[in-house]
Amino acid sequence: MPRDPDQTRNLIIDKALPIFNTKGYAAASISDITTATGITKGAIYGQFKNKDEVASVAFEKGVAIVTGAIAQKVREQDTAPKKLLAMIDYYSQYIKNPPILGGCPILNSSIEADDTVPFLRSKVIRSIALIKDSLIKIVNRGILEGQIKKEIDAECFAVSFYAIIEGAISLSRIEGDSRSYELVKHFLKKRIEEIAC
Amino acid sequence: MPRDPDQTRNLIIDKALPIFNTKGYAAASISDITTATGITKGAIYGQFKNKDEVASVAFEKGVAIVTGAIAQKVREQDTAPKKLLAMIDYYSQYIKNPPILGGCPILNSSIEADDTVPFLRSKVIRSIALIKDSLIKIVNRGILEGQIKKEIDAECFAVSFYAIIEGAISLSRIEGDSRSYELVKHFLKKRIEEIAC
DNA sequence: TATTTAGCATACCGATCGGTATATTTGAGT
DNA sequence: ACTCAAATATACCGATCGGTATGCTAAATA
Repeated sequence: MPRDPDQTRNLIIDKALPIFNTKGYAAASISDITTATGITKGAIYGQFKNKDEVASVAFEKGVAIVTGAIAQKVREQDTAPKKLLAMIDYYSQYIKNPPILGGCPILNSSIEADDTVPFLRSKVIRSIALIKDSLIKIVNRGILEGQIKKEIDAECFAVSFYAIIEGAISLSRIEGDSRSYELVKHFLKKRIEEIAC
Repeated sequence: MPRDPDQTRNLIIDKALPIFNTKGYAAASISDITTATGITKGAIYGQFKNKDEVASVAFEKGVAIVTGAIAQKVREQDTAPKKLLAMIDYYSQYIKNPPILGGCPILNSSIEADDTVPFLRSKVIRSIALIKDSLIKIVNRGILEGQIKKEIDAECFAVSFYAIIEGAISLSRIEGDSRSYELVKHFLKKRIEEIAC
C-alpha cells in the first residue's frame, strides 16, 4: 500500500470541510478540492466513492470538531449554569475566531439539507438530537443537584437555548458583526440567572 | 409590445421563488425555471439580464410576502405583547402551512449569502435590519404606553426574539416536525409575560 | 392590410460539472 | 533487484451549466 492512503484521506477531508462549509454542498465542486489539496481527481475517487461520501465524512468531521470542543468546555465546569455559560462563551469565540471556516456546519447543512441533499439530512438530525439531549441532561442534572429551579421544563429550555444560539450565529455571520450575538449572549445570561437557584 | 411582458415577468418570479427557496441559489438552475414555467430561456433572458437578477427579484418578492403578512398581523393587535404574540403565531402557521415552499427566504439566503452570493448579502442584511427595527419600535412603544416594563432593553429583546424564532424554524424544518417550534413558542410566551406590566 | 418591432422560441456556445477508464508510479514482499 | 498490487495521475466521457445569437411570431401603428 504505497503513499499512505490514510494521510491522503485526511488531507482531502481537512481541505474539503471548509470548502463545503463556506460554499455549500451544491456549489462546492470536486475541482475545488483538487486545487485546494493538490491531489488529483483520481486519488479522491480512489478514497471516496462519490462527492456525497466526501461531503458526508467532511460533515462528520465538522460536527466532531464542534461537539468535541463544546464537550470539553462543558466538562471543565461543575455546575449546570456554568456549563451553559461555557457553551455560550464557546460560540462567542467561534464567531470571532472560527475553528471551521464558514460558520456552524450543523446550521449550514441544516438549511441546505432540509429540502435537497437527503443523504445529509439524517446526519444533521442526529447531530442536533445529540446536542439537544446533552443540554437536557445538563439542565436535569442541575435540577437534581439543586443548581436550577425544579419547575423548569428542561426540554423547553434546552431547545430554546440551542435555537437562539444558532439564530444568533446566523445573524452575526450575515451581518459580519458579533454585535447581535453579544446581545443574545446578554439575554441568555439573564435567563440563566433566572433559572438558577 | 406583444404578449404582456409584465405577466411573463411575474410568472417567472412566482415560479422561481419557491425553486430558489428550496434548492438554494447555487443548486437552482435556469432550466428548473423553464420547466416550471413552460417559458423558454430566451424569454427569461429577455426579462432579466442574468440569473443573479432573477434570484434578486425573487428574493425581494419572498421578503415582501413574509414581511407584508407579519405587518398585517401586527397591525391587527393594539398592544406590544399582543403584537409579539401575533408574530409568534404567524411563524407557527408558517411552518404548518408555508406560504413559500422551502422555509424562510431570509434565513435561507442568510446562510448561503454569508460567504458566497455577494449580490444577495446586502439585501438580506437590509431585510433583517428592517425586521429588527420594527421589533424594537414595538417594544419601545410598548414601554411608552405602559404595556412593557421600562427596564427592558428593547434591542436586546428584539434581536433575541428574532434569533430564537429563526433558529426554531430551522430546527423544525430539518426535523420535519413542528415540536421544536412549539417548545420555543412556549418559552417565548413566558418571556413576553415576564416583560409585560 | 402592410409594416414594424417588441417578445419569445430555437439552436447553439464554451466552460464546468460528477464520474470513469486507463496509464503510471510507488513501495512492500520476495 | 524484481515483482506485483495498491495508490495516484492523466485523459476523457456525457450531461448540464449560464449565457447568447438568431430566427420566428404576434400585436400595435399607420
